[in-house]
Amino acid sequence: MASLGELERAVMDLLWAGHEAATANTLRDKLATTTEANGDAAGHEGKELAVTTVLTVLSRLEKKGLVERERGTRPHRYQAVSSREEHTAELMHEVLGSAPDREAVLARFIGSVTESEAETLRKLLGHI
Amino acid sequence: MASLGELERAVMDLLWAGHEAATANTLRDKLATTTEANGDAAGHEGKELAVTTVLTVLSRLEKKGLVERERGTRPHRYQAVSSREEHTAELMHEVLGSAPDREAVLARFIGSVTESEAETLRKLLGHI
DNA sequence: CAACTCTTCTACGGTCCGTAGAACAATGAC
DNA sequence: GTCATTGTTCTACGGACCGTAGAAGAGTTG
Repeated sequence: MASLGELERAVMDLLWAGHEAATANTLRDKLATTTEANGDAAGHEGKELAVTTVLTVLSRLEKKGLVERERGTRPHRYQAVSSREEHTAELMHEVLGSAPDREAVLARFIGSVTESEAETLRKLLGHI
Repeated sequence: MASLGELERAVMDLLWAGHEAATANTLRDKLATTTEANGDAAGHEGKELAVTTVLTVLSRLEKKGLVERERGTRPHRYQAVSSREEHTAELMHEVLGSAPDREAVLARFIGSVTESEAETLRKLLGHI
């Protein structure tokens, strides 16, 4: 359900990072600054976007059900509907469900999971 | 990497279903017939597509690395590069890797897996 | 060569995304 | 209450990707 564009993704990342609700302006500023931090090979960003651009993206994200906005406050405040982890896990389920033989997929999936992840999974599954 | 359109997906499904390599013509015929079988709510398909349409899609899938073609035989024969399960598992890894805290995602993921899937996972993880 | 089959090229309309101006609405200062 | 400021919605355009396919080119066979 709904794949994200590059900017949409960047906005979601910001909303997920700072758990608080944010205004379009705040987000625009962060989009302009963020980036150099995390070895951004692609380089891009750091660009001063128009606020309307951010607002458009936020509206689209709202329509996609990923973002919620408080219409009460005057500069509307936006926040992610679910955490990045929840969202990602949901996506994984969606992908898993796209194949008829889910268990076969899981077998392949587990085959290439790191050891520490395997350990995590064992604990979660209540294995000895 | 590379999400699929509706027709692209339908073609991959056919290639994954009949493990053999197929020609564009064969695929076009199957696309016209397939569908009523698996309670296709969306209903669509069953349409007689032009062969060139199928060829275009196959070329695109080839460019995306999902399909391989034998150029030797005259009606070229196409086949999926990897099985549906491998492909799907790869996609799952991709999604998982898109979040910084993979283990947190796994925790959410496991939280909503069916019991039989959980059992499968326990078995797969036990043998390590 | 001629007729036929197959493949490649080119293209168009639709949708999605990045991008933002123009117009409209609310808020604050006086 | 009017004006300036700040914020939001509408509309739009260009680029990419996808479904769709005709036109033209290339290989095959009689």
